[in-house]
Amino acid sequence: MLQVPFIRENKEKVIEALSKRNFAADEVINEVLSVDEERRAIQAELDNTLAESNKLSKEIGNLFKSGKKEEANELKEKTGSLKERSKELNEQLNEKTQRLSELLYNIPNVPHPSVPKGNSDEDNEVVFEEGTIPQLEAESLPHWELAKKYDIIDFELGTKISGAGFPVYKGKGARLQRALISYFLDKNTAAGYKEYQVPHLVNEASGYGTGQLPDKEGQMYHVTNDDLYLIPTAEVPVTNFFRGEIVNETDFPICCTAYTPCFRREAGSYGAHVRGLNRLHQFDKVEIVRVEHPDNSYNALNGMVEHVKGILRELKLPYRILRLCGGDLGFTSALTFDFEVYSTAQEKWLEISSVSNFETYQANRLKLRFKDENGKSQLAHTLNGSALALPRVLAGIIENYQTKDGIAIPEVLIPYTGFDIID
RNA sequence: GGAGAAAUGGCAGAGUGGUCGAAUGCGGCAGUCUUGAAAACUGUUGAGGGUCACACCUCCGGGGGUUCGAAUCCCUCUUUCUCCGCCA
Repeated sequence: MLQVPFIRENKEKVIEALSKRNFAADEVINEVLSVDEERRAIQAELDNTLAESNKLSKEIGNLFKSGKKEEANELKEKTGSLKERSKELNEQLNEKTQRLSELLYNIPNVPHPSVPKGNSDEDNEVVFEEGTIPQLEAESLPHWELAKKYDIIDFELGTKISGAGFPVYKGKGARLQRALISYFLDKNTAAGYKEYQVPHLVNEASGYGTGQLPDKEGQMYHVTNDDLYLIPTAEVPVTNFFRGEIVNETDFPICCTAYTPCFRREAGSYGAHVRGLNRLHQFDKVEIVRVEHPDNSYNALNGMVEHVKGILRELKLPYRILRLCGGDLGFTSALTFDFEVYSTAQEKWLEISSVSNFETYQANRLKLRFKDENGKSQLAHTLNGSALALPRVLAGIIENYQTKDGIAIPEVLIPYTGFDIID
């Protein structure tokens, strides 16, 4: 979340910047500032009240010690009203504090100056495009048809045991998926990201830490018996490693990668555009997460973009990079680049990676800080990106690599699959 | 799942009602010594709020309570350890 002192000092700029998201911040920002002011006034009075009663308590202690019992008892009576007052003030303080965080939790991150205005994904800005779109033969099929033809993904079977959006990968399909996971992890670790295996269920505090809660409450599967959430991305457990931590400046850059399944309820998004692998309740993803010095975070963001580019180049998939507009930008992100692979058979672009800088937004919730050269602690920057999301990469590969003889395997993957064609 | 023990600063570990934000050791930082380093010695070293800066306030796993006063007593939750049971 945003920091109150920052809002106080940059009020107009913050409102202006948030308007890029079509977020009318005027009212809520004013309330934040007034509630915070009230909060501080109450805090000051409470502090004074407590200071006074601390003083009295000490005096009483001394009086008892020196045997002046009566004087002590006299003083005791004086503490009653102070106690009452501080209780009152404490309640008021809690109220204000709670209101303040409620307000702050519901204000999205301030977009980076380079974020274009816009309402929807149609206003995203294409900043890069690479790779050649293959000329497919006339009878080329979308991946869900190919999946059936070669018996590599079984959507019906998944529906039977779980429901729609839970595919079963079979045979060479399962093997290709596993190959991709290994390949991605290898690429990431080679680039300096440390590999982790993490829990797939997280507690509420973790959900708040990275901003899934309360904003996307309905998007996560909630295991109510144990009050745990299935992770919608490895970002949640990995970034929360650092919740409440004060890291050393010399630890930067902190680079993590993890493969996990991701669970998303995707409530309300049904229809033709969710066919096949395009939108699932459970999918696999290899994620990269970085914790950075604020001065280096945009540099790091570029590095992550380059890293993902390198992977797509090796896979020889046609792709483009979009700079997300304000209207499409994630709640917690300051700047996001989406990667899309072109699916020739579907004649559309499929989002396969999203690389974002959250600046201090997550760090503030997480209380993730570092000691700067003056020994002062300040908030770090967090970033993350997919490298990569499996199903759509898989879809892109099988659609773009299809031939009349079968589906070819990208060369870099053959060492991982052990076969070079699905037929 | 049952029984018991525990949770204190970066770590280890004292502290059972006031003078405790907390002994001591290790680690970290700065200095003395040294050609340099090590050792030794000296000093320093938690976080948050608040202030121009002080003052002051809060924090000893979380929450609540008793008390003029709580790291210390009570309740509760969580976590860890030991034993038993079950089990991939």
